[in-house]
This record gives sequence, C-alpha cells and structure tokens, in this order.
Amino acid sequence: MTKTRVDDALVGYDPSQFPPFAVTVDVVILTMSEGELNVLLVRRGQAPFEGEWATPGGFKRPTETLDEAAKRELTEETGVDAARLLTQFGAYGDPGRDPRMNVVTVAYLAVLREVGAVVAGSDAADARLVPVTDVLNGKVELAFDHERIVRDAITRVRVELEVSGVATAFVGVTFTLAELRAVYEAIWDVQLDGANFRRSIVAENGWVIPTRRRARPGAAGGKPAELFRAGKLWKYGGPIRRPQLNQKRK
Amino acid sequence: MTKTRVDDALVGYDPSQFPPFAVTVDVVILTMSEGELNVLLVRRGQAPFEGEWATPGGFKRPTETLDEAAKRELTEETGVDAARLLTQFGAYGDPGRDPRMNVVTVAYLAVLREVGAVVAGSDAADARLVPVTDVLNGKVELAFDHERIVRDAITRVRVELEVSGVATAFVGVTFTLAELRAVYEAIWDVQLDGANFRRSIVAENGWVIPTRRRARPGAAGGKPAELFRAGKLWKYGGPIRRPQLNQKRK
DNA sequence: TCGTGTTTTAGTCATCATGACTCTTACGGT
DNA sequence: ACCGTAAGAGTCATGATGACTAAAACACGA
Repeated sequence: MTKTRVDDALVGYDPSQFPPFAVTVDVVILTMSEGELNVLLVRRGQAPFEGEWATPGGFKRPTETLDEAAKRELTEETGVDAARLLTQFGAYGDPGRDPRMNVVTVAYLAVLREVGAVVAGSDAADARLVPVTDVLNGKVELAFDHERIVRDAITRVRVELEVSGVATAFVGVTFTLAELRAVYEAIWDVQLDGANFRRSIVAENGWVIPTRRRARPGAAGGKPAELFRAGKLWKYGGPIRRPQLNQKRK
Repeated sequence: MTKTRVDDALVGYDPSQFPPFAVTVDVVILTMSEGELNVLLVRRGQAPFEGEWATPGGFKRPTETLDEAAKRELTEETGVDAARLLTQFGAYGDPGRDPRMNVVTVAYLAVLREVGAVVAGSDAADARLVPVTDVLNGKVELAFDHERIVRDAITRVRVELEVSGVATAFVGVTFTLAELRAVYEAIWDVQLDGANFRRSIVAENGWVIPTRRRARPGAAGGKPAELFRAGKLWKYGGPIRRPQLNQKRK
C-alpha cells in the first residue's frame, strides 16, 4: 500500500511566471520512391547546424492548433494540402536540443503518394528525398535530434501499417497488388508471398476496390495485373498482420 | 506528379523572436481498483477551473527532459518513483486551452499496481480515484481539455495492452490468472474465457512465471488459484490478442 | 510464329491459433 | 457429507496463415 501525496504546489501556478519555450512542429514526410522508403529532408542554410540535413518544420503560431501547424508546414513544404496520413507521434524537449534556447518540438508523420521533383528554396541550401536506410545506418547525419525523430517515425509507420492499413497512402490512385505489396515489404523489411498477400488483401472486404482495368506488364512481361483503388481505411486491425520473426525465408 | 516547393523561410529563424509558450506535462495515472479501471484526479484549488477535476501535472523545467519531468511529477504526486509503464502519448496545444496564456502540454500515461490512500495537499482541494467510465460518459467533468487527454490515454492503454502486454503492471507482485484476466476485461471491456485465457498466457513462454504457491480462494470457495509473478515485458506482440467484434457472446 | 521466361492469380495442403465447450479438481460453507 | 463455486485440463471445430503447385496471360527473341 503506497501512501499517495498530492503535490498541490504545481496545480495552480501562474503560467506566465515560468520559463518560456519555443514550440515547433517537425514533419517527417515519408514516401516510396524506386521501391524504397524515403524521407524528405532539407539542408539547413543557417547556423546552427548549417549545411546539415534536417526535417522540415517551423514554429507553431498561438492562433493555430498543433495539427493545423503541421498541416500548414506540410503544405508550405510540399504544396500538398492533404496527406492520407498526418499523425502526431511524439514530442521532444531535451535540454540543449536547440543550442539557442529552449525548444520543444512536436513531431508529425506524413505519408505522401508522390513527392515529385524537390526544389530547394532561397534559404534552404538543398532539399531532397533520402532513403531511410541511409538515415538509420548513419550514412546521412541529421541536425538537432532529428535522427531520433526520424527513427521514431519509422517505428510509428511500421505499427500504423498494421493497425490502420495505411499502405494505400503510399501508392497512386490506382495500383496493382504488387505495388501495394512492395510498400509492406519496404517498410517492414520482409518478403511476402504474392499469392498469400492477394488472398489476405482481397479477403478484407472493402479495403481495396477492383477496377475493371488492368495494368500494362513491365518490360519483363508477365500477366497483366488487376488495378485496384483504395477503399476505406481501418480504424483497428488492418488487412494483413506483420509476419513474426520465426518464419522461414526461402 | 506534384511540384515540391521548400519554404525555406522557416528553416533558419531565430527561436527567441517567436511567441513564448509555457510547456507542461500531464500524467494520466491509471490503476485498477475494485475490478474497475480508475484514473487519479485532483480537484483544482485555484482559478481557472477552480473546483473542477484535472489530471495532475506541472511545468517542465528547462534543465530536464520531458520524460524526466513526467517522472518527477509522478513521484511528487504519488510517491511512487517508478511506474511499470510511463509513456508519452500525445501533445496538446489548442489555442485557448489555458485561458491565461499559450500552454502546450505533453501527456504521459502511467500505470500503477496500487495507488493506495489518496490525500489532498494544501493547494489542491481534493484528490481521488475516479472510475474512467465516469469520465468517458461525462459524469465527471474535467478542467481544460483534460477529458480529451484522459480519453486518448484510455485508447493508448488499450493498444499498449495488446502490443506490449503491460497487464502485469496493474496487478501485484504475485497474482492469479483471474486477477490478470480482470485487467484485460476491464480495459478492453470484453468477457474472456478463463480456460482459453490461461492457455494463451501460459503458452507465451516467460511472460508469467509460476510460483509454487497458491492463493486462498475467496468467500465463494473454489479451487485455489496458482500464483504467478510477472516475467519479461513484450517489445512487440503480447500474449493475447484483443478479440474482434464479430465474435459471439454466449 | 513459336517457344521461353516472367508475372499474376487460382488453388491445395498442413499447421496453428482461437472460440466454445465439457469435465475434473479442490476448495468454502452449511 | 453434500453442494456450490472457481481453477484448470482437455476436446472439437473453425479459420487464418505459410508453403507450395499450377494455370493464365503477357513480352521478347529466335
């Protein structure tokens, strides 16, 4: 039995008497490109961390919500006004994470079908898509604590893929099951059997909607794949589960 | 193909030129009591929202991380220095959520085995455990946007129960499987078959460790239940899955 | 035009997890 | 001693899944 003592001193303080923080939002923009999971990064044009890569972000305005700030940043950075998935996944406030002052940032995950050509503005030295593997293995170093933020974003999207079935957010308006399967394989870093994948996906009624059309086969030939379009998103429990680690690889 | 424009203007601003926010942490402390899921609330002793119930919380200090702030608040409020689960689950920064100034709060979920007697301090008018159902159905109204925060915490613990198997954090050092099952049933609001529950739990090797001892049956009699103690926590995939909605109830 | 290789898609089979259920064991209470 | 109750072992049917085979439908080169 633990005695509980309520430290009331902290309940009624005047907030204006407390040390101020700057509050920012950072958006980890993920997209598929050439079969790989990529993250959109900008190269900083100013100190601190000048010349280093960072996730796009900016300051929250007092008149907007955190979600609105993230949505605004996403639009400003990419021109896209609505991602299929824009989810808050963490807040970061370690002392010294910004050398200038106390900054707490709220991180969002955005999933885009296609980012297209990335152009750098006047203040950012550069902007481009970077394979997430390059970030995870340290090949590309990020400013501030953005590597940790990106790492957490990957973890989040892996879970999100299973519980909400957000995979269709990565592909085009119409897509083949092979394209969709590539999303799962890239994000989960697994190999999925095409036949079993189709069985699971089609079994979930309403998640993908068959169109009458078929895709043209690639240069290697093959039977033309059926084209689908995205149906409803899941609230809980996606169409397929993440394979456990004990499965064999052929 | 979407043209991407990087709005560089936001990359290099001086943080000190931006409107200051107060940053707080709020801790949603959950515990089982009398077969119900309860949340620890304090009654505010000062304006705004004087006399209303709120989750315990306080201001983040510039010298500590967000996690440390949450841990400190938890200790100050309950005297417990380490919960089995202390997880950040959301940040809240809607304009006007605190009428005094701009406040962004980072919310944490804490799970305790036993809170014990709750005593109110000098500044808080009261402090007590409230069944979460009373919060969810609006029977108990909360200050600020704390109802939303508590609601999100419930959602989080429901998921956490499945993916990390955190159920043992709610029970004592040793426990019967009936007690553990009651945790799942209360949080998921489902009925689980005792025999099947045991089969699933024991099948996961190392999650619960049998002691040699047995519990005394309750007043109603019955076979004495085996006593277990908690084994390792899961990183991904708990011992049992949340039942789907299409299952039959008898 | 005719194979050959490739990809999609249908189908089979064994295995395993799970819900529903029955029955035995071991206690408290009368 | 008897009955009610709860724990826990065991059975059965079902459904999901991994592994695999085979047919269908295309591109391409010979």
